[in-house]
Amino acid sequence: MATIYEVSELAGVSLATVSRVVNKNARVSDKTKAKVISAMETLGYRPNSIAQSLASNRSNSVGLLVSELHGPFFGAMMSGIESEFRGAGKHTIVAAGHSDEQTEKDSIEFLINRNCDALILHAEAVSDEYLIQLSKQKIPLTLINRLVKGLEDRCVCLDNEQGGYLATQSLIEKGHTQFAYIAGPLWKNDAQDRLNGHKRALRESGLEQNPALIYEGNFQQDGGRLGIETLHNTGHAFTAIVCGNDEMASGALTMSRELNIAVPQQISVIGFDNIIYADYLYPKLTTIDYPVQLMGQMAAKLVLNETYKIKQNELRLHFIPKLVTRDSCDKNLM
Amino acid sequence: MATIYEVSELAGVSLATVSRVVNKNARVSDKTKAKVISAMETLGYRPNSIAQSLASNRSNSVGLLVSELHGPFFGAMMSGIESEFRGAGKHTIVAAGHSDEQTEKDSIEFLINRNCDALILHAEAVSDEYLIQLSKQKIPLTLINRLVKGLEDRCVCLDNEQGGYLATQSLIEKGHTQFAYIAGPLWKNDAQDRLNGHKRALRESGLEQNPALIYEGNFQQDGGRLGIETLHNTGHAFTAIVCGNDEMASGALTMSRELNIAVPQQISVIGFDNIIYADYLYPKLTTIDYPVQLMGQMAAKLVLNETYKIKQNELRLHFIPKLVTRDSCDKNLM
DNA sequence: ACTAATATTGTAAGCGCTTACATAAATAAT
DNA sequence: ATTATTTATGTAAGCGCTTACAATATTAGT
Repeated sequence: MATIYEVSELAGVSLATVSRVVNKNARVSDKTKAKVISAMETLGYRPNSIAQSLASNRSNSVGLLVSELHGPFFGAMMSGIESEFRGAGKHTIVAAGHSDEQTEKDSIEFLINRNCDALILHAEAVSDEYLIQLSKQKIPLTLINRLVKGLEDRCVCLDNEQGGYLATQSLIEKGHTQFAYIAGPLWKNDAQDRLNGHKRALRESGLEQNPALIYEGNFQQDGGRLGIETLHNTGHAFTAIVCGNDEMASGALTMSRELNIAVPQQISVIGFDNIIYADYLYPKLTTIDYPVQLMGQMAAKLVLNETYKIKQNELRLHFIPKLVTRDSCDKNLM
Repeated sequence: MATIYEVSELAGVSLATVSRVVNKNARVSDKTKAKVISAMETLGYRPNSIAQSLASNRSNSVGLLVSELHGPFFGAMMSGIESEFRGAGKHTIVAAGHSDEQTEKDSIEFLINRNCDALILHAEAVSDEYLIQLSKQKIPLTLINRLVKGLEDRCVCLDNEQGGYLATQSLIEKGHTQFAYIAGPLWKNDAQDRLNGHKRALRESGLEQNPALIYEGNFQQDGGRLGIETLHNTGHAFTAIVCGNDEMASGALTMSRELNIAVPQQISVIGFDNIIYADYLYPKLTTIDYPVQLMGQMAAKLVLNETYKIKQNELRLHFIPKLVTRDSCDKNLM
């Protein structure tokens, strides 16, 4: 692989000049520029990005921490981020945190050691203090789906509380009064916020919240299955079930079928996230839209704008949850 | 951030010695080692991996090309790969190829320029010649889900033809004789292979293949929907439908329901891949297992073994498709 | 104790590039 | 034409690390 030195020799100019035409960051006369470009072409020259990074203290890569690499939610998020960065010639280095504090910290350190120019984090398990501490180091941070006090301008998020409220409210409007709730792990902010929104909706409508009808699941399909089973076995009546996310909702749908509970005729089920296959389920899942791909893009744009000084328009930090009506909630109970 | 130089000063040794204890690749007396380690700790020293890469001509990162970052198939694949590399302290740099020849080439070049030590490619659109050419350069290649002649020992793959055969055969055994097929894009090797397996199964059982009952879809849900609709409209009778992958199968399931075709009572549907949510669908999808996460892991192990000389046991290149029986195929038609 | 062999450490030359600064060439101002 | 500006190019010092090779210290052999 040809080096910048060989190019400079062939073109009959200095290293610095070649570097200038490569980086387009200083004036070079058209004549020399042409010579250099031609030399680069005949040698098939490609700058060594490691060397560039070392010399410029810029790695042109950004670290991305997600909880898991699989799953529809993170898939969409990564997709949004990677495409945005690719377009700008930046690299994405991913690491999984597995919702575990130590693993998240390890991953972050791993990314920092790799000299990432910026970090985009979907961090669930580390504390706010840790993140605030981290933000004081020189590496710029962007958080997704987490609002940390003091770091508000670095957080791309959706109002989960409002989403939870919206989901429940939409069912109240249809006449439901007896609710069950399958929550995500309540130590996770988003799971807690969604539940809080649910409770607020009930409160505002003067409905009673039965603590026995709250099940804490794991945000995965089997959590939904177990949830329905458990709630059903309590013997308490309910006509609507609000799920902390779509994956649990899909489990709820499956288990309802196994228990011969008709959805939406006997109970209505609503999810959260609007993951790609919400539409494949039977019945098609009514849910709250979480525009995670767009939010990933936005986080990437934020980084491009601030770290790489590539001006972006239409930056946005806050996203609004929206109801997506499909077939899993009955039309009118009254 | 402290440099190796500062560590060497504090420890009262040379740069080289510090480097030796960091890399554990040369003997250092216990006494000096202790001094160095203590100095590293008090300074909070972390080696700059960019500098390490430049000096050692090793980036400790491997490039991963996938078609998309989202979707259950690639999610599982990335998951397998990343976890394997993380455990070995290697970085994964991902790029999406979007099943487009030019994009795939761009992505590969992008990864090479980043000085990846090895490449793991799920390349669909580039030609065999291109890959063979690439394999002659110094960067080691591993291919997933593609068997290229001459590169057999670099290919981690599943016998798609056999899988297609197996799917169809399982239905023939149940007594089906009239088949429709919803294929993936036939320019893709795996889609073509699966279809070939299907045809072979028919041939071996002396069943006739009706070309009108082959629909070429896009490997996505709407492909399955359109497929069913189109096939249904041909007016030709069929009692079983074999799908090129699970996503299309899920679309087929949905559309069948909309057309009031009962699955599996009126037609049996079988998929391919056994993606995570095959089990969430209604009816639960019978399919062919594609152990893509394991295969990703295996590709990673191959790289660890050969590029990084970290010995691995249980290396395996070939994987066997297996039938996963659920509810979308009828038990016995006869 | 003295040499040979071996184990440990140090020296210094890069890896391929960027960039402050110095120099030279071209242009403008007088 | 002469000096002041501006523009284009070159020089060389790193960026933080690895690694031949050289030098020194230690141990073994006799």
